[in-house]
Amino acid sequence: MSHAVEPGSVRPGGRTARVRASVLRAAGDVLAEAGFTQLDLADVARRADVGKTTVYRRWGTVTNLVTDLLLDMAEQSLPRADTGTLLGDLTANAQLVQRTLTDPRQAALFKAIIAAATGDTRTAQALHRFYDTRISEWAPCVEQAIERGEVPADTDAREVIRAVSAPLYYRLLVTAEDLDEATADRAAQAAVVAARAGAYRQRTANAS
Amino acid sequence: MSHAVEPGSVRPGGRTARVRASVLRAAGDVLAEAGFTQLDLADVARRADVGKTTVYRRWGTVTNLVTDLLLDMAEQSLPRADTGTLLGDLTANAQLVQRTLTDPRQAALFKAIIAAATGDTRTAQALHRFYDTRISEWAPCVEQAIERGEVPADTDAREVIRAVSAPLYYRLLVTAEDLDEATADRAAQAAVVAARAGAYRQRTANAS
DNA sequence: CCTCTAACGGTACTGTGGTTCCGTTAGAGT
DNA sequence: ACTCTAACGGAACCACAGTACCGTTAGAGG
Repeated sequence: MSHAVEPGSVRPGGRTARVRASVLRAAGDVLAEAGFTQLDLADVARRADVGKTTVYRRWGTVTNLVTDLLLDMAEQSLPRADTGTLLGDLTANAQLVQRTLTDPRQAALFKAIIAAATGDTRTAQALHRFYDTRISEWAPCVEQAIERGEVPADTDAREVIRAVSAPLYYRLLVTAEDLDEATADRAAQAAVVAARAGAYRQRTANAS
Repeated sequence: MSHAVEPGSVRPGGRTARVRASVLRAAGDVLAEAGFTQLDLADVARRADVGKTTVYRRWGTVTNLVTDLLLDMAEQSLPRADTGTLLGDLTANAQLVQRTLTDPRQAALFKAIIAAATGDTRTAQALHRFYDTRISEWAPCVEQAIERGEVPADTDAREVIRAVSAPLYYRLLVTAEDLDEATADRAAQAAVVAARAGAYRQRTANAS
């Protein structure tokens, strides 16, 4: 097991960082233009003006590259809203997600990652962690709503946030129906109504 | 343009049908065991006791094979429920979907198809048609609920059905959270509550 | 400024996914 | 039953994604 260390981890500055940035940018380009299946490491290397060997050494597989792309994106997180009402906050969240999934570049990336996660455990973990932190960032909206008495006290905050995203991702991946602002608003509205009615109460408290 | 005809379409009976069945079964096996990325046509041919050439001639790519698998599955459609209440019907639907996505074989197939559809237009079309018919089968539940006065008259029936599935698929593909009966019940419950509150009214009538 | 080596990158190589060729098998029509 | 050919299947073949090798470049530390 002479697995040594990952290339790029010992000297992460200077040239190494430039190469990484250049490769990730090129990979994003290919993804947006041609999609996941067309992503070929040699091609990425060419576009990034980087040696093919380097790309294979540092990423090795398409899946790893896509995962790294996700981690890179995870760093720029957008702050949650605080509009004073649950509907306002969730609408802001829904629209943020909607805009993300409508942007060609980001949509392609998310599709690629989700497709890759389907068949690779490590990618799946990265994906779950990504959404875990995103959901944690927005959950306080629901907690505030609980304090304001808008929804039952035992509401599962994270589940409400997921309920907002679910229909949007469903459209992106499964249905390919229009994904516009109205859809986002509707998703937020439905989540609020359901939450008020107690549909997202903690399971443990829900033993009939 | 000597595209002739698709092999298997002129003489669809007898041996041809046997080969198709055998290959699809083998493909399903691989999918369930090892996932989409491991699906290699030569391997499928070996397992199906069929010539590698045959598989390449008739399907050509992994994507085509997976699409064919979906079409094959689309033929056995399950009838919708009719329990007398919207909640009852949607719960039945949610549990049906939940059971499907929990079954290892079917879950793997759906993941594979959705992943493939991500990067291939033809597969995407097949996928959309599949869900289109499924949704059409269940939409009457909502229409009956409209007649009973359970939900507003201008409720978008198909959107309600989609709302039931969305959180389940979201879990399957994005979140990997538990996907049990309680989740299904909750999805149905949330959809009903939101529908009653008018969250799924037709857009055209919703111009503020 | 000099050294040391992590990381890069060109070239040559290899294994395998996919194709081509052509002979064989077995349904469908008469 | 006999014929005709769609469809199958083995084997040789090929292109190219992925690997191995090794010399070169450029950050980091003294």
